[in-house]
Parts: sequence; C-alpha cells; structure tokens
Amino acid sequence: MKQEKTDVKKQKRRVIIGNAWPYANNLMHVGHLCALLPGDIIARYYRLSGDEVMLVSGSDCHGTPITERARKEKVSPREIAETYHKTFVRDLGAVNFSYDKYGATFDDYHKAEIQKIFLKMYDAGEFFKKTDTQDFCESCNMFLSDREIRGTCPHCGSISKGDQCDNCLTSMDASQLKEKTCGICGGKTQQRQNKSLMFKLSGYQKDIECLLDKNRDHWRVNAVNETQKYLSQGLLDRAVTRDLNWGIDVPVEEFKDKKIYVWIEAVLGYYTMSKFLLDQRGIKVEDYYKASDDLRMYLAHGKDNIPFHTVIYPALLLAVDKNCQLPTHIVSCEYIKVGAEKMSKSLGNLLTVYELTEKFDPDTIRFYAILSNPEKKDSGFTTTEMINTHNKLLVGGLGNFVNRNLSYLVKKFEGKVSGGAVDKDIIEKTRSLYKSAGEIIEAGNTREALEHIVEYIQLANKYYDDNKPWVKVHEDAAAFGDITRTCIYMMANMSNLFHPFIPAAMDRLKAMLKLGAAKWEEVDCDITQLENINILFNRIEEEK
RNA sequence: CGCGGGGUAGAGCAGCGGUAGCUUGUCGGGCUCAUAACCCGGAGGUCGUGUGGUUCAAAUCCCACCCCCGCAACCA
Repeated sequence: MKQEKTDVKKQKRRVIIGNAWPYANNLMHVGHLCALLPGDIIARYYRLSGDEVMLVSGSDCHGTPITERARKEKVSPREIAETYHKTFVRDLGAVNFSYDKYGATFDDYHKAEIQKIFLKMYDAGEFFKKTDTQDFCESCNMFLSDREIRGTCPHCGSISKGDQCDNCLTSMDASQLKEKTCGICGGKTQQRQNKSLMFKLSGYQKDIECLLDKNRDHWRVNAVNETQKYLSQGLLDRAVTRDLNWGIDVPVEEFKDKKIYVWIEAVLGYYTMSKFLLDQRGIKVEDYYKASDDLRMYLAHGKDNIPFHTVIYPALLLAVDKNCQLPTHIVSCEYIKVGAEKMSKSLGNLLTVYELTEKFDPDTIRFYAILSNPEKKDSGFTTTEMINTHNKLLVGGLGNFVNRNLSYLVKKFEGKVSGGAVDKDIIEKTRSLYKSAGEIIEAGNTREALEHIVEYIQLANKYYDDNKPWVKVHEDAAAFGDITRTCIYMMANMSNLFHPFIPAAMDRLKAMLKLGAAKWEEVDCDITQLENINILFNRIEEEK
C-alpha cells in the first residue's frame, strides 16, 4: 500500500512566501539581505520540488521618516521613495532574488486594493472613532506626531524630541514635554481635538492565541516569545489613520484628509501582491486564501518586525475574511553585528548590498549570507570572512571537486566518459540528504540546511581521495569507470542541492554536464562526452 | 527591580546532565587528479566569576555577582 502511494504523482502544495518590505528612505544593507534571503531560498526550494509558489514583496514607501527626509533634502516624498525603490529593485536583482511580484506601496494597484480592504473593514465595523487632544502646528497647518515635536525634557531639561530624548535617552510620551514647539517650523504648538479611526485589535486576542498555539513549532523561537509577550499584556486597539500628507488616502468621507497608517497598508502588501498574481491567473484571492492545510504561508523578516507579522497582520487578515489562511511559518532572523556592535547608519558601519554586488558575484554573497545567517542569534558579517568562505568552500571544495575530475578526463581522455556504476553507499547518502535538507528548509532553517549540504562536498572530496582514481586508471579500468561515474553523479546532485542557494553557479555546472533544469530529487548524469569545461568559481585574492 | 540575547582553544562558533567539539589560524605528514587546491595527524581550553546549591555525575539545571551586546530612537 505504501509503495503505491509514493508512485502516485505527488500533489502540488501551495506556498505563499512574504518577504518583508524594505523601507524606502535608505540603501539596502546586509541586514536586509540576511533577513530576506531565506525567503528566496525557501521559494526556490519549493519550486524545485514542483510546488506552486508565490514569492511576493515590495518597497514600503509611505510614512513619516520619508516625509522628514524629503523635507530635509527639499524634494517631494515621492522622489525619495522612488529613488530608493529603484535601488532596491536593482540590489535584489543583483543578488538573484526570484520574486514573482515585487511592487511598491505607491503602486496604484496596491493603493486601490488597500482602500477596498479598508472600506470593507470599515463597513464590517472593525473600526471605531476616537477623539483626543493632539499637538497641532498652526503655521504648518497639521497635527504633529511625537517625533515631530520638540520640547524640554522632564528628566534632564535639554531640548528633546517627543518620543525620546537624545540627551538622556529616556523614552517618553510627548505629553510629558514642557514648552512644546513644532519640529518642522519651530513655531508654538497648541492642543486641539483630533479624531482618528481605531482598529479593534483587542477583539482578536483569542484568535492570535490560537494561531500561536497551532503554529508554535513552525515559528522561530524569537517570534513565539515576542508574540507571547504581546498576548500576555493583552492586545491594544491601534490607530489606523495618520495626519500626514504622504500615503494612501483614507477612503471614508469623514477622514478623507488623513492617510492610512503605514504598517497597516504595508503589511497587507503580501495580500495585495499575491492578489495581483492571482488576478493574472483568473483566480479569486478570497478562494485561494481560504484556510486550508495545503496552503503554507511563510513570512521572512527581522526580529524587530515580529509583532506586525504575528499579531497585526493575522488580525487584519481575519478582519478581511474570518475564514482566511494565516501565517504558518515565521522566519524572523536576529541581527547582523559588525564587530561587537550592531550595524547602523548612525554608527557609520553600514555594509550596503550595493557595495557588495559591485565587487562580488551574487553566489559568493548568497552563500556567505546564508552560512553566517543570524538564524538563532546575532552573527557577524565581514567581507574578509566572505572571501575566506568563498575560497575555502566554493573554490577549494565544490569547484575543486568538479575541476579535479573533469579537467583530468579532458586531459587524459579528450573528455570521453566511459560507463560504470555509481557507488551504492553514495546513492543512499545522496537520497537521504535530499530528504533531510528538504525538511530543514521547509522548517525555515536555511542556514542549518546549507551547513548540512556543505558536508556533501567533503564527502565527495574524501571519496575521491580514498579511491585514488589517478592510480586506479593505470591498474583497473573498470574501477576507474565506477569512480568517475560516482563523482559525476555527485556533481549532478550538487547542481540540484545547491541550486536554491547559488543558482547561477549551479546552472553553469548543469550546462557543463548537459543536465536539464534543477529539481529537488536524485538525478543521474549519463554524459559521455565533456565539452566546454570551465572553472566554476575563481579564487578571490584578498585586496583592499 | 523595564524587556531580551550572550560570555567555551588566537579568532568565529556548536554542545545545554554522563570521558570538552567544529570551522579558521598555527605546526607536521600524505597525495600529486586539482584554482598555494584535496586527505590525515599534533599542539592549543581549570567552558565569565563564586573553596555557592541540586546530583553518583554539571559547560549543561538552580542561586548570587561581574562583564558585553541588542530593543524600548531611523534601521532586518
């Protein structure tokens, strides 16, 4: 019975992978890269497995920080957002991200969909009105957010922003400040009544508790802990409108001068972008997103994004449709450190994706970014170590294994490969590697999976050394044939196993071996004549 | 008592109740098919501190203390 079952064509699984939306007010750095790359690996893995995948993301283009930057640079917020959106598209392409859809929150499609969703929630009574006093600047003619207010810090007496004092580092509420002024024009502020729409997040306490309970095994530990913290404090209702002039208009007459809060609309971008793809296929998003065991939903981001993905996003999805599928796998990574410190713009140690791609191959970057990924705790990222990893594992390990075999065959036999049998033990190890590594990737642990697959390189080189084909060739032609076949078999499987991680190089290897498209399953290679054999990776000489 | 992560060979890390392990570096050997590549072995640690607690047994659990880092500020 069991045998029969495996013979039946496997049913396609449906997988939606949402990668966090980088915020368009600065260049993308290796922190983003490490947070997002696992999503790409997972997507590529499922595609190789024959499953139906949607990898979606985009640029987060609205919000206060962008308007602040625009004001400083005396350009429009849109110019800022467009500039950085373009750099993101470029950077992501340069490291071979395989997005099915990468948009931006200022796309007309996204904006229209968000307004529809917003209205639907409004009509369904998910929001309520709230009025309270807020700081208003008359000359700017707008309400100010905490970070736009200046005033005297109640703790140290210096001039502070409304959210936290730069001098004594105390965080606060703007209401604690004395003698408040507008951070934009410097004028006095006044208190005025302001109304906003609030989302009844508190009503979803039970649902989120259930969600966490159901999926805690597929969520990273940091996501489980962080979510638990929010739940134990009790979920609070959140404002969904903001007083800004840059963003998506609130589609409700009474609030039409306000914008939708960025986190609400940006996080729903996963939904709008996958709807975009489904539209093309003539599938209704409501049908596709119906809760179902065969629909997996991964979300990849950094740890500071956790509550937005594990609490707010699921609650919004439920508000859209009570029967909606919710995130099943949370892939939330820790931080990249530079030396002992965190990487940040203000410390001036930002390592941008742009400068990396200027100097290095995408595969070199991807390989190292995954191998040193802050999967379970903070980890470091240095170009020196990246070069070291490249030379050691890609050049000396994988590349060398391919080259020592193929170049020998080319030199001694003009590239002719005779028949032979593949080693039984190697076959078994190969099969079990597909299985175990696949399971680890499905669990979202791409670093652990790659570490596992890297061991296959050592297995291969050791096999070669132990069997000494350069000696056997003179003594036992049949044995030499077997060894050669086994090595080529291992190369062929490397070109599959490593494909999600370093796709460009593995496609080059496939071309050399005249293999078809990558698949996540054991493959043999019956090549008889080698042609166009090239070195797979070039050694990087350390220079600065 | 704000919350969280961490302190293990020169460096970077794994182990998280049972003879201290991996990678890199270093030293030596092997091989000569290979891009100073590959394979094997040696040296190197009283596992932050405590003549602390639990245990037959502690890097591993508990307690106290010290130190680093992150979050609560734009930022994954």
